[in-house]
Amino acid sequence: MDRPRRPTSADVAARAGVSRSTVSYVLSGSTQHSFPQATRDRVLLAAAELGYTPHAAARALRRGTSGVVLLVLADVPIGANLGSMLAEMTTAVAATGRSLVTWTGGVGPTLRETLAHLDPVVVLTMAPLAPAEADAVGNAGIPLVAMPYAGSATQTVGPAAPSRGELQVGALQLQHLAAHGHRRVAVLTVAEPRLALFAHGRVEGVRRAALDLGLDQPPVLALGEPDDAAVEAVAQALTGWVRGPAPVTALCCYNDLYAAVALAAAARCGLRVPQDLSVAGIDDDPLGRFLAPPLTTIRFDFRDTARAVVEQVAAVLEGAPLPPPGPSSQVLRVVERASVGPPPAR
Amino acid sequence: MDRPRRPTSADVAARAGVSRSTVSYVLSGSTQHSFPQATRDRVLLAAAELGYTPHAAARALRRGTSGVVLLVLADVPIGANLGSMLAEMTTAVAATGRSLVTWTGGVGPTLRETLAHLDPVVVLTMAPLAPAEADAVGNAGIPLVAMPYAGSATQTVGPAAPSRGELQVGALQLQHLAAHGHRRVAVLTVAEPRLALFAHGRVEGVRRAALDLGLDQPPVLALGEPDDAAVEAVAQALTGWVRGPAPVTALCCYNDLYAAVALAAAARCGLRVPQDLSVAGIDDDPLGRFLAPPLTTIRFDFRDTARAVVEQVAAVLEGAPLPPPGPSSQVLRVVERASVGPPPAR
DNA sequence: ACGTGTCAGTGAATCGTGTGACTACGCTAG
DNA sequence: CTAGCGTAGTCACACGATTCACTGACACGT
Repeated sequence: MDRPRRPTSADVAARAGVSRSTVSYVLSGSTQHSFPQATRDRVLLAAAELGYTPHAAARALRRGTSGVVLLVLADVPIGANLGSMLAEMTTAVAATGRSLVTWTGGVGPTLRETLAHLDPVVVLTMAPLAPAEADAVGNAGIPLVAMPYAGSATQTVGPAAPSRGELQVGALQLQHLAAHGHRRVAVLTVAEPRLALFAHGRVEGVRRAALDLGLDQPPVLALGEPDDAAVEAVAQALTGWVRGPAPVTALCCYNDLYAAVALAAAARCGLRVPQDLSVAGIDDDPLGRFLAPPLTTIRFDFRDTARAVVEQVAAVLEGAPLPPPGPSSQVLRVVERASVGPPPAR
Repeated sequence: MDRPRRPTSADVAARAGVSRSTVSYVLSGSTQHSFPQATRDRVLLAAAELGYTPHAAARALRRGTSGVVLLVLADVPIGANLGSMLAEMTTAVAATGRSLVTWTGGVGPTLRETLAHLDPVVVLTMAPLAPAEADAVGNAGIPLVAMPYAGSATQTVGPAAPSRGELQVGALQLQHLAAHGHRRVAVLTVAEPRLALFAHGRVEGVRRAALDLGLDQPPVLALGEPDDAAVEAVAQALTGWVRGPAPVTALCCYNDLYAAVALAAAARCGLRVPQDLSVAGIDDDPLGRFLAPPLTTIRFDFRDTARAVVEQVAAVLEGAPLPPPGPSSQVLRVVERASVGPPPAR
């Protein structure tokens, strides 16, 4: 059951009555050589008739570059805004004559295999890579570029090195609440191991910002699956937190989903949002604005980043050695809605 | 500014004091040749010391296959469940010694370019491809496999050929409402051109199911951006629909986001959900269960599909000619929550 | 007639790997 | 002595596109 062999440039040459060199020159539109229109037409016609497509591997071998840009994504859901950044980056990369594809690594399969298959000219990464994976990229002689959000392309030490973006988003969340007058907040985070790195970074960002502002270190509650049991758990924690002499007046949530859990829990406790309790999310999930009350959140404005990243990629390929991770602050933006207000007067 | 050249098998050979062939045989673990342990060790050591990685393009050229599986995604946000399917498929494909990468096409860049860069062994597609793109795949001699959801791999005619999955999901939505006793429903869809194919399929699914069940054809409202204006528009339409002798008692929404818009609009009109109006979404957005009331929705259970698709890919590569699109019905599941109930008694 | 220049096009090397065909050698059985 | 065999390893080609260096042929000016 053999597929009919795909046509090669030799087939085109034979059909057009010219040499392979001529085919190559004509099809690549080289300005080095000029061919009379008649010859050019013969070649183009033959190529079209045969449905000739140059063999990618052969071309890559000869040229020395594959033209593939590989974006490594963490094994996490891709939200709407990340999705549109992806589309934007794809077009931007395409404009440089290269192709962007993404690999959703996860834990099981090794990045090494994929590198061997693709031979990308550069690897982009959204989150810091594990040392073994970063080594794989380095050994293959492939430049590794971190998205501004990631901060650094590889984990420096252990699993506990959060990316810059995570730290900043946590800090921004707390700063926004502090600006509204909150002095005592709590953190709602997630326990799932897959998300540990993200979660830890965000919590750590809140902690450090609290430290900087001279606030108490916030109590932290880690949740499992976001289900009814989680709502119950949060409700229970809330009743404890809002009692006592120094009650918690605001909640930093891991993302908008967990903020929704918090809203449900607050409703169950009879706490009004934001009068009794302010709630801040992260991610600007499109659904957030239709919650009751509409959710104040922090948005990653990835789209602005896309162009910058692509430029960085181009620069690296020109030979620029190590571009410093660009400023990522402008990427984050507080989206103010009704779920955050001033703390209750005492 | 030239990067240090990456080591080739010739470098390894020189370092180990053997020929290139020996290096190749040893590293590929061929059983054709047997080499004494000492030689084998020398080669392996040299390769390790140099950090040798075989050149992907050269290998692909020689082998005649790149080992890359390309998944073409539509330019739409990737939800949580689609994301986990992606991870699952990646591992499953990796287990067959190939690599799965995804390309988020969108409108601008051509798939053709990417095919030329990657030379995939097979192209998977989530939604039917435009004829031009399908041709590009076919001309390159690459088998094209449709995910069960897509139904067929290429649009048959015009932009108006919805995929099977879309039709089914719309039908399922209406059937569920009909099972609850609703006789007159309305449809809330989306006007964005990017989503036109999806939107049209879902609406069409609802329409045909209504026809089959002998119900009236539902009125349709197409919304722009899901914002406050959209809420207003829906509220206005609702007041019209629920008046009169045969009032609308349920809403089929394009997805959970638009269902949330509907909930907000219903609240504004003073309509209670589900007592006065039932609302059904699509996608099982994780946030849906935390809306008030929790949203009844339809879930694409992609994870069950992953293995099946990968098996299909393997089959195609073995030479099986054209696998019929598998049954996709089990992929869809109604998730019953509180936003759908019986219609109000008249 | 000669040097120079341009046009139209070709030959052959090159990229790095994988592998079937082959050699060189030592040993043993007949 | 030699045919036969197993071991240890090498040679050289193939994969397909690209591109440098080159050849004829012709035109032009002196």
